[in-house]
Amino acid sequence: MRKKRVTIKDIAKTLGVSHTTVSRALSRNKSHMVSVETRRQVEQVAEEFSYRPNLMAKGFATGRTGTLGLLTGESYQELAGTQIESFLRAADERNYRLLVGMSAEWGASSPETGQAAQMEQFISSGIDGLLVQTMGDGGESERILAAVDDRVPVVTFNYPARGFPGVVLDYAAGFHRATEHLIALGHRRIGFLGENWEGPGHDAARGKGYFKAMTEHGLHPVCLPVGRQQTESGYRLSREVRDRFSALLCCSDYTAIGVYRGLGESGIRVPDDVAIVGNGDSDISAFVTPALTTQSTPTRGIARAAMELMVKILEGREVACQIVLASNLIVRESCGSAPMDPTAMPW
Amino acid sequence: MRKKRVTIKDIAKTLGVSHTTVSRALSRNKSHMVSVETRRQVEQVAEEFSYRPNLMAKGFATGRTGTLGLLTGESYQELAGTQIESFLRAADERNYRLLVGMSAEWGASSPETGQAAQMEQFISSGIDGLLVQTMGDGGESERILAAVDDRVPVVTFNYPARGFPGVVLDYAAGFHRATEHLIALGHRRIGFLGENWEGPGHDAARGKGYFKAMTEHGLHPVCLPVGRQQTESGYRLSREVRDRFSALLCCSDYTAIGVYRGLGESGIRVPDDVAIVGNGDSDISAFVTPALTTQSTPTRGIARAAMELMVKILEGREVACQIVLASNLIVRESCGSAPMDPTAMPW
DNA sequence: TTCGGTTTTGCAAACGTGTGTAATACGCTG
DNA sequence: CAGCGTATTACACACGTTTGCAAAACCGAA
Repeated sequence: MRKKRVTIKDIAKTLGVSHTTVSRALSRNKSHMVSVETRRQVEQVAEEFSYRPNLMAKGFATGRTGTLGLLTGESYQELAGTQIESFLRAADERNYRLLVGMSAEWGASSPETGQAAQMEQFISSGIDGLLVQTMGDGGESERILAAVDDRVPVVTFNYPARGFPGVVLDYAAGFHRATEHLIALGHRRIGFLGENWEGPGHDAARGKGYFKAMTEHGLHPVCLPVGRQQTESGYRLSREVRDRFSALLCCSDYTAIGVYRGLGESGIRVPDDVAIVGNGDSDISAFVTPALTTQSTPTRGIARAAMELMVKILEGREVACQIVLASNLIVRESCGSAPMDPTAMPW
Repeated sequence: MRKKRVTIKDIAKTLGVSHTTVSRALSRNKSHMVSVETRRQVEQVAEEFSYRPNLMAKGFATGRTGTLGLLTGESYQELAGTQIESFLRAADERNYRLLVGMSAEWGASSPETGQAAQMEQFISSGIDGLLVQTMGDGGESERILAAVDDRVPVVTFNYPARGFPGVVLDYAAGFHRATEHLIALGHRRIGFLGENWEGPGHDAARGKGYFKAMTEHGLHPVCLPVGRQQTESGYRLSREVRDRFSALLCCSDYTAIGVYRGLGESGIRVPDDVAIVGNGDSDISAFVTPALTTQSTPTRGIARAAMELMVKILEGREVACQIVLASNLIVRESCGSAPMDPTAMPW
């Protein structure tokens, strides 16, 4: 048997005033004043009854719910987890609640349908704004536009989406720099391990940076396509290619872990025979052997920036902008250069 | 400029019927019939106007929102991520939405306050039920009870919480078995690396299983306390203890990764000099070198079971029960026994 | 035609809160 | 004491949907 909730009417009744007065006393409304004495009494009774406002009703009346929708992509290893965590933190700091969804294959039917359905549901349940993780494939802007239909402000993060404000990560620049780092170390046969090569897709921006650096130096770019199971893919691919490359650039630290194992089983040593670069700067990257050179993804920075942008937009202080965050190269042991060797830096 | 939403009144107006009829036509209400023709027309117009029900208003009228609150603990590595993902999947399958929160240090002030505040907020925003990850410390039941105050059904997961239905994992049994596995392999000096030793706390149940197995065999249990940064803690601790132990039992695979590194730097080999057991069966555990013997945590199983339990309770088909899930020992290379060696099995 | 019964529809209230407008009370000035 | 301005409070409606109750429409039978 559930308890009946305490409403402002209950408070009003015990005090012999109208519920309007209670509402104003509690919300500290500017335009209408409430006498100090009344407010004191209201607050006392509210405390006594342990009154909790019905946020649904409040949202219903004001059109603002204090809830944002967060739509992330499918989880690759721990990425989605820390990403979600970062958003939860950022939302908490600003006193917003987060309705979270993952748009992926399991949804209603196709990915697009699933994602669209999620957005519909979120909007229907009265979110104030929608945070969408973009994956960089072509039609996202249109899909978002079709689903949201301007009913709620949208902020994207990860990849740019035409027509929407967002926080984007310059993956291409990061991989360009990482590739140049390897080239500066003398590597010529450098392979790229990523999910998607060229065209729109998940690791495409990374691939483009790699591609650019390679062709700029007259080198031949090669992509080894990684599947969903990143670690296992890295393992499998590295066993196939063995020593065809002198360096491998991985789109994920977890892929690199698999590569370590695969090469090790073939008797190929890292970094002596093959140099490895990862991506993501996960907590373990510094502690694997050899310690992994990787690129940091400012997960928390993305979340904070996206939340801040969203809040600005909700408050009308910003209309549209793209915030570009950079990733940093963290040089450790897996490339063979002494971490502090300045000649190995790409500039 | 945001669009005005389409409501059932708009549909009613264009059709010249009352909004009541529209509501009934769309909700396929049993007790009140709507003529086939009327329904057809309503559905057509609804489609035409691309009508979307206002779930807030619906919830407001019915008292059911179709939204559940999920309160997880702080993220340790990827655990929270995959856990949240599993819940999102399970919720999606049952057409529920998930309001997600992480109860942790950063909250309002103390952890308890933060968690309580989250629960309050969730309940205020009209969730149908609350899924709470328990950490196994003593006062949780009371804290949950105080915050929720019987206003909404609760299902806990992870550790048992007195008075609440839930899905619990038998960590103690898992670590008991893992310890016996090591003992069967001939180890006597076995150390335990976990966050909290004895008393209530995060890894306490695991520690208890270890403790029991050790004392049953007349061996001396030793705990090495791990901090928040699991990998780094494992690294640090393993450098301190060096070869004082012949086997180390880690509460997390990520701790084990750190241990690998720390021992390696001291020239201590795994598994030849020291055997390692991890926990969690993370995706990388099979691909580190040597491949890590670990214990699987049925993350998806927990989520599915908890969701199912919650739905049953909401539908009145279940009152209270605790579902106990077991963890499995996955033997790989890091203990030195040939994985398929039957003599190393604890039974 | 009238009646009883069934099917279909509409009215009005309810959920809890916010807010514009009107009313009341209060205090001050002349 | 009248008049006025201001501080405080109340009334009533809005938000979008569901639902109990009553009314209307329809059908077949007497």
